[in-house]
Amino acid sequence: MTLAKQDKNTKAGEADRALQAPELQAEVFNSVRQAHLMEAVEDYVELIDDLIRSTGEARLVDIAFRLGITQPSASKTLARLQRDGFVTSAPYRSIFLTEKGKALADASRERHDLVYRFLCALGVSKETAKHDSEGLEHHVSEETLDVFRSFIQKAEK
Amino acid sequence: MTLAKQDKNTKAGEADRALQAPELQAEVFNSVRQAHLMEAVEDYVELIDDLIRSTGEARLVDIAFRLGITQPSASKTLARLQRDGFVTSAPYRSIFLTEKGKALADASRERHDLVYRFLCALGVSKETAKHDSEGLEHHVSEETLDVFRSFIQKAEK
DNA sequence: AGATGAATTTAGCCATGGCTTAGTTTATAC
DNA sequence: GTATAAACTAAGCCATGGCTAAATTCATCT
Repeated sequence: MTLAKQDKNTKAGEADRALQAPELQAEVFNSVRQAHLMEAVEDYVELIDDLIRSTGEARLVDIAFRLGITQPSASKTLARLQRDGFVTSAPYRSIFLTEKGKALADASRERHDLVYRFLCALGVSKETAKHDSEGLEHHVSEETLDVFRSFIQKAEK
Repeated sequence: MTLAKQDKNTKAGEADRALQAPELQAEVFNSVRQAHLMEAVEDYVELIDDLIRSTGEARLVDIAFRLGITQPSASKTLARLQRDGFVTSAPYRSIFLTEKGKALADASRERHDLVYRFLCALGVSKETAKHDSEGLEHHVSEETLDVFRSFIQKAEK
């Protein structure tokens, strides 16, 4: 009956997305905010991992440049990451991932790659897929990731 | 030759996503940060529009509850939205959208609905589609939205 | 070994967006 | 018409994540 009501209120061409129970909507927003708190962390550890893989080490100057921010800004955030156990580093030295940081980097990379390949498989240009996957990767649930995986497999056969 | 190089460096099953030119990567991150600045604004105007449509007016108490935050928090952000010309309201009265705010709300709603319908068409559950579309909507480029539209059309026939 | 330039840190600024606590206004109910 | 409850505002706190300017350390070159 809830469904029937929704269907009645849903105009043609409009999704039945809005105007759900206020509590549920609040939950969704809370969850999005939660995800948001992890975004910076994930971006940093993923980038650090990339830098170590490609150049052998992760220097502040490179991290900042690739993120498009100043070195002091990157430095401050890295101090937080260190505080929270994602990275280690001695003063004036390069940055290393902890076990925890490496695990998060691996998970992020996998998810990021998956979203990227999904967008490509869907027909989005590589350029745009790179751009959009960077913004999207933090907000895709496991269920949706599974659907993405299936789609990629189907597209590749 | 850039492409050939990329292909060579790309291991099987791994996307050629990482390790692009540092400047380009910085641009992507900057753009994501930019999008991020608009997220709250879009969420608010979209919600205000929904509330006006459904209940006839947008009260602070309802906005805060649906966002899952306290009234003072919502109030402060609404003051910013007013400062920036998206909403108007007299003290202790309900909130209205300006032309600018309404335009943004309409655009946001359209994009949000599109992302939601795309996820549904792809096979994601309505529940998850509602959740994920809330997080994703702010980070989907026009090109990708077009691809989403095409996919929905194909899926619906 | 000392000078120089690059990398890093430190200190302090700002906006956003949460929070609490306390006060004020509005609306309701009697 | 006044008491009470609900809604809203005000003030001030905190963390995040940007910034600049200035000090420090490191590395390199001669």
